[in-house]
Amino acid sequence: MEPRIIEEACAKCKDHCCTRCLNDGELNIFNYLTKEELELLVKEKRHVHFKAGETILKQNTSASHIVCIRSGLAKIFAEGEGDKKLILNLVATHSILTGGGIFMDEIRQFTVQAVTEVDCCFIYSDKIFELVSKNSTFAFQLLKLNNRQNIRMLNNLVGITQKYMPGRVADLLLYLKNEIFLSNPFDTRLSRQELADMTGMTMESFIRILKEFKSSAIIAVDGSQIHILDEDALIVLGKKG
Amino acid sequence: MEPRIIEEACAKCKDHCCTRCLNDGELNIFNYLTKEELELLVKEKRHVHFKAGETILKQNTSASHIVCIRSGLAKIFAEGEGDKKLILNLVATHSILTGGGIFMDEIRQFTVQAVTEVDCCFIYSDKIFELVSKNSTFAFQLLKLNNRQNIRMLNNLVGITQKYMPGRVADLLLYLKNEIFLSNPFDTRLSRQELADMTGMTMESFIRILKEFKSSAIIAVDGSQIHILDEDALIVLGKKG
DNA sequence: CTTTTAAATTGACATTTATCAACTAATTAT
DNA sequence: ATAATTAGTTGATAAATGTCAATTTAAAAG
Repeated sequence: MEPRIIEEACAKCKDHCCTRCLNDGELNIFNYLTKEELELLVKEKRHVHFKAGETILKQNTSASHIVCIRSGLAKIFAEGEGDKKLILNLVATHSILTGGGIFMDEIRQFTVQAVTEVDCCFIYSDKIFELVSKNSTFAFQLLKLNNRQNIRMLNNLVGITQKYMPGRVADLLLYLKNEIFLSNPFDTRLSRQELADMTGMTMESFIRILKEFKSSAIIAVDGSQIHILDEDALIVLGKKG
Repeated sequence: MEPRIIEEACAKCKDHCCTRCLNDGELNIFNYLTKEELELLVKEKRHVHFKAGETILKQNTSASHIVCIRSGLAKIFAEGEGDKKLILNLVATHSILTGGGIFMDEIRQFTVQAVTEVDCCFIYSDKIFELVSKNSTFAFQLLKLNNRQNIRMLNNLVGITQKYMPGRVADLLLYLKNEIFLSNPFDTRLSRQELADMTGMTMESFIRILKEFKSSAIIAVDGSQIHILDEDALIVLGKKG
């Protein structure tokens, strides 16, 4: 289960691959670095490849790195007492993983695990700290990124505490379609257990809600592939909780 | 319900009262400003007084200010559909309210309401942005502060989703004693409804758990005052969920 | 000090959700 | 290909939690 570290720099490095580590150009914090600063980052980064199922970052270990996902899908989850997990987020190609203790007590607050094969870059936090000092625009953008993660978590928290299961499943399906996979029949590659862990319910309960949605012709399901047939119905379900 | 704005600068301003806007000296982001920077901040800030129950910041309005609590107790909560509230945090004397959209879409993600009388200072976000640009240490500390808030929210999220009601109430009581009121019989000044809103359960359920704790001699309750008699028992309850 | 109003408490009951066990389908290993 | 293992599904049931209504207590207003 040990990640295989590829020592040689990735082919794209010279091409500033980190510049593309976020979908939305405007949101990419690395856009705000000068060429020299980017070189500094790129020079010392490590390119690491993970197989599906491998742990990329482990909760309660020291948070010494920031990770850029270059390709693949990973899940971020908080591990609770006794096997309990809460999947907070999925991260796909061009995501940047900061937060979760990097700036605080240096202890990671969550685990990140590869869902598919994952190609990513590890960058020392120290480098980031250095850039925060040097480049105020970068610091500001990092604050923004942090804030965005905060907001997503807040909405999650509110949804899970205030909504019944159908509303939560509806929200999850909309989130998967509109924010993660960006296509309509989409293949989650996630097990039912993992999907359930994103909504804070048991697998059995999740399956039952999914079944209801199927028989109401709101969705079609084939294995880990989900097709949303009636998005409006999901929106209504999400609204009313 | 309109806040009464006291135009004249507060008596302590000349004395850099903002320097004391956080309990823990080490955690106070204003410690990292130079005298000149602090002057800039203090000069244009507004001192505002709120009566108990008044709204200090309102969810979904523009996030144009950062607020320092100088005295009193306030609650931060997210408003859901139809009266549903989730109290995320209490803030007491010397807290700084950033986050919740200040650096992002400029829309507040939560409401802040005075529980007791609250004396606070409003500072334009622009001033903060200016300082982030000028002073990288300050930027770094602000990132830390943000991160700390994130972590607290994450723990909250995990607790509420993975624990049964007794565990959640136990966690809440420990939180109130050890992180907010810092004394043992402590007077929450919060209604049962508000306490319930901190744990994501109904008032009736909350009262029942409290009653159980009382009859097990884990706590003693007198109105809004709570006395923790057996902290270890609460820790065990919180652990096992 | 009484009246009025709001908050806290309790009980009965309905609903939601989890747990457990059985079973089927799919995947992996032999 | 077949056996063994894992993931997915279903049903029955129990436990947790919410809802509603009634009652008590406390607080505010007159």
